[in-house]
Amino acid sequence: MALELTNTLTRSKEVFTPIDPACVGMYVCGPTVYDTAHIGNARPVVVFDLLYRVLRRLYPKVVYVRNITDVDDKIIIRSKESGEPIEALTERTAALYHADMAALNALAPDIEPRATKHIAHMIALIEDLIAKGHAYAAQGHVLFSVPSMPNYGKLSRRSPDELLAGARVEVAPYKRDAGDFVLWKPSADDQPGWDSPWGRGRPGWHIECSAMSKEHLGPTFDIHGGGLDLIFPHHENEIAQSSCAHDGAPLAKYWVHNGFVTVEGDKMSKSLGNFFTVHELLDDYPGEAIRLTLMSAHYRQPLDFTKDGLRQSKATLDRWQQALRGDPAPAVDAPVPPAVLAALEDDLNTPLAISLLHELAGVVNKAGSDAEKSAAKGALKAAANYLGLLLQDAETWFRWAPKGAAGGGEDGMGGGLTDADIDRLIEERQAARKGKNFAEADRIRQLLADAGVVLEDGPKGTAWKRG
RNA sequence: GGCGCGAUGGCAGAGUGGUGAUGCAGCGGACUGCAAAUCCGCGUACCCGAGUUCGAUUCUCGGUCGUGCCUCCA
Repeated sequence: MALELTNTLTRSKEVFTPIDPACVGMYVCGPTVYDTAHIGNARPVVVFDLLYRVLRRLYPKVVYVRNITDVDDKIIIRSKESGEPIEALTERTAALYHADMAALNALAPDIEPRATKHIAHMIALIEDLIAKGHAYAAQGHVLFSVPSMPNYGKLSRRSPDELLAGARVEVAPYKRDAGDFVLWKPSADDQPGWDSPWGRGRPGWHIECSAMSKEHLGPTFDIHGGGLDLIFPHHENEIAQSSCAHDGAPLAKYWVHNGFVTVEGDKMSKSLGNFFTVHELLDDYPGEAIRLTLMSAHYRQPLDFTKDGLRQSKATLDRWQQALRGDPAPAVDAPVPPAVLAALEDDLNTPLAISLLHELAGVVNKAGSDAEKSAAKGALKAAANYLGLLLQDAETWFRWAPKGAAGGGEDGMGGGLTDADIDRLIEERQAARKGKNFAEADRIRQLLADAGVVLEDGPKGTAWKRG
């Protein structure tokens, strides 16, 4: 079965045909590093990580580029507010971003270009646009001339006239046309800036992605991804810049956009105080639970992120790990079941893939012979691993405890019990059970339950888990 | 005002022109010293109206409700 993707350009699901099957290129808009990544930032990371995994399976080489925007007015403002130097702020935020996304089992992109390392490319691109009559300099700014591009608005399906009707921002006096957008702007002495033919300044946001994608993937590449909100103006402007600079060559063949995340039914906003950062969620939930939650709805649908949903995802992963736990071990090198491959290749249908994982877990639990069970476990593990899930072995998984639980026990979740404490109590309980002292056995079990440890008596002894 | 998206059982959430999504929750049973885990069984769910059709939750049109974007927010 072939990969199909919903292309925003055509608003329809299309069979993916690479420009060069020997090497597929994908560009995804990455973070502006001024603040900790929140759950909404994490969704495209997980979505395009899945697409990356699918592509890597289907094609011998995939180049996944995700930029880091480290020059931006939000960064300048944040630095001024906090007093932290810009470079320290961007380095610290980028490092945190990497750690958080790795915790979600997102593979690192092949190339992660930084805007500040591509200023020369941006300047060259802007000069090219000026030479071709698509941009003009005015009062230290350089602006893209929207009327110079006949197809402007094709991706977002808006005409420049319509855009003006809804414009909420006053038109700067140096703009020839109200829709024109900034490619380069002057920097004050206390703002980061680079020398350019138009004086000391810094790039506009859109030109950064055009320059970086060209540098690493060429003028035209296969897939460009990002959040739904980027369709206009960011991606529209990227298309305008790149295709005008490259004599009309399209920027990307397929445009893929993920839907937004709401929190407990509301749009995320700082004023509502419903802003979950990935970092703080990782204190209370394993990264995989966050990942699975983000996969629980189709990527183009809005996703309502709730604590209850997170708990359910954790419970689901527990169920799958439970199936994998114990003997016999999963068969090694088991293939990913074709139905799971097909679900992902059908426009990344992760909810369907998850339902298939549930069924695979059921097959494991119902397996009669050891050989059958081992094979079924192998299939479940292979499928889950393909989706970036169940990467830990079951014993490690069930020993996971929320932050602050293991040592302190102040919130009750770990009860301050170490693994050794737990093993000792289980032994004491086993002794009591052997002596038919069930009152004592139940007392110990309750003690452990109060500490967040659940016991499971089996034919081969007692297993335990936190949760 | 413009451009989109959505409406599926208590909840989450796929999908399909005619048969079961799946999970959670709930009920009953098996297993267990009791539990837990697991297994088995149990649900006349497809917003409203019209149309197309032998047949529509699925296609078309209209309506209602909800929701996103409209110059730098993933």
